[in-house]
Amino acid sequence: MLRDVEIRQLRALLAVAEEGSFVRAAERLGFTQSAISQQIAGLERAVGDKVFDRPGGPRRVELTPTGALLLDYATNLLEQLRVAEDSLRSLRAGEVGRLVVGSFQSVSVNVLPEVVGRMRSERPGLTVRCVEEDENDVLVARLLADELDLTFLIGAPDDDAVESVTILVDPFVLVSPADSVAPIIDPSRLGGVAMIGQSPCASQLSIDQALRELGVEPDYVFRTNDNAAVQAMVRAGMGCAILPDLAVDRSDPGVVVSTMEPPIPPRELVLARRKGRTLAPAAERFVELALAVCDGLQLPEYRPLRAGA
Amino acid sequence: MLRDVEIRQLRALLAVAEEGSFVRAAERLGFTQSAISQQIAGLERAVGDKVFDRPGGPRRVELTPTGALLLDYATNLLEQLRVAEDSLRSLRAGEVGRLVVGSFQSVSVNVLPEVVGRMRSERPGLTVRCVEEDENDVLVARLLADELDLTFLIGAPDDDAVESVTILVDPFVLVSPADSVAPIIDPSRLGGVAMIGQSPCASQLSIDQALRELGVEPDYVFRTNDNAAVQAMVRAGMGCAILPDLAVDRSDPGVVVSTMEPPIPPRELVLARRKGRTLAPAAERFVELALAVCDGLQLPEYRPLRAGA
DNA sequence: CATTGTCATCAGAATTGCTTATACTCGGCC
DNA sequence: GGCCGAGTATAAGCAATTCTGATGACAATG
Repeated sequence: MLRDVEIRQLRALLAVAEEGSFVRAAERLGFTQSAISQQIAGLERAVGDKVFDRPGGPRRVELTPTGALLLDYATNLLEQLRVAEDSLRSLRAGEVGRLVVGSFQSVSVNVLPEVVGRMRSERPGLTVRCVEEDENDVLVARLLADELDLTFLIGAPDDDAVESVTILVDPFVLVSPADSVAPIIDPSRLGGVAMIGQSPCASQLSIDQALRELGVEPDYVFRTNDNAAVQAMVRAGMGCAILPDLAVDRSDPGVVVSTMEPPIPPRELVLARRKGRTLAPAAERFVELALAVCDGLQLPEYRPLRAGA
Repeated sequence: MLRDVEIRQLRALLAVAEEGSFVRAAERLGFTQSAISQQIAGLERAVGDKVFDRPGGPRRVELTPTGALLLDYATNLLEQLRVAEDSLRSLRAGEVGRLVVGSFQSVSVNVLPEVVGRMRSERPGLTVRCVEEDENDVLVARLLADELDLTFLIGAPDDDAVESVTILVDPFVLVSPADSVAPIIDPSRLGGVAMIGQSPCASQLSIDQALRELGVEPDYVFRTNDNAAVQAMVRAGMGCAILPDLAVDRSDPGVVVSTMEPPIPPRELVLARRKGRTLAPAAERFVELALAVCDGLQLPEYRPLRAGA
């Protein structure tokens, strides 16, 4: 039945119907008249009915009712193909396509807006959705569940179904009150100093571990997960804090920011994707832009940074 | 590019996407795994991009963004084909299809309603349009212009691009006032009798010619094209009329209807179609029904008719 | 580390689909 | 009325496609 109609035959149907002649249809499509004749014959075999009345002689061939009905669908169908082709082009140009990115607080504040902004100005038609989660593992899980195309993470994950590129190395810095006598630079001197910390999360744990390896048992007088709150506590003189550089508001005159010597192993911001999964061109472009944006962050602010404030 | 994708490949795309496996898709479609592999490869060649990520091992193959986009269109497209198949079935069952029928007054009154009524009760979804024209030639012209699928005509036309079947032989009868002394039966006795006639049209001309061949010069005291008006004139005693039997209202007690001996050559009602043009099944059915309805008309009302009233 | 389940690839056979050449059909014209 | 011109159908041959079946490569699993 109709299940073995070929697209070629529908194109022939259209051409013949419009030209009213097998010969002219053949010319239009770049075939022989014979080929068209066979294609239409094949179509009629598949359909089970004549699609053209062939009056013979120099008169136009005309659609039968069956042919007219079929042509209606064929036209639609061929148009769909053309539309599909356009969509494909758009997709390839990165103008279109799902793009859901996982993120977390510090990235959402410092990196994402710039990257998304550039994406949107490059490709006005594209929508980028961001999903924020505080737990690295949750982000990885959602990536693996195909809910995310890409996700920012802290540190490259173990999971070898995931591939990641390092976007940014975010060093830990020491944040002290602006009126403190002398900003501490050597973290091993933090023993006994009052500190503000985060609740036990990935970066907090790695800070604590690093301090202990230096022989320091940190003394947290307050904990919160909100970076701005941590900084406010420091400004109020309640103690010092060790924060990832990205999380610090350097425009705050109430605090002094200093790099540490020896440094605490910095956290790495990575952008992860499912291994072996093809990404839409728009997503690939997102990775490039993220790299570019972070390069921009590192140069003006990290390198020249020698002593605090 | 996309212009040489095959429907077969789209079916493979759909099956593989749903099954998540080339092997199972092959089973579903009744092919070898190898065939599916090649079909997808062909599709990817045509599209210019991978449509599936093949993770290897026992894991599902997954659509790439390109593949997902394509699948969207493919699903639509295949659905369209299914719908087209249904429409074809409907067409074949005569449930659907354009059906425009040409007609004229007496047929519109006496034959059409019954035929259309039966069509509509057999095929509730079908709409039949009727076009009324008084001139035979106009009907033929519109048939040839493809504005009509079928048309009733008076007499088989010369035009050999038209084919016709006789539906009904409609004899001319003489209509006289009910109070007339004795109904005339022999038309050759109509010389000098006051008559009501139609304006010169096909049947009027053939009546006049027949009368003249009988040596009678008809004396028309009034002419109108409205059959009811003719009959009213007769009822009023203004004269007699020769009318096609179909045009007479036999329930009128004010007139007497008589067959003529010798008869005036009767007009033939035919149903005409373009020669060599395939009709929709619904139209074919229309012809059958018209024949059946007219058979019904002839038996109970013509045969028993011997003398007027 | 072998086993299992998967997809890709290869080679050969069957089929399909094109072209060329020819037959057939119809209308128009002398 | 019998040709001719314009049109489609059909036949034969050949090239390309597309199957199948066998084999290879690869990843996960126990």
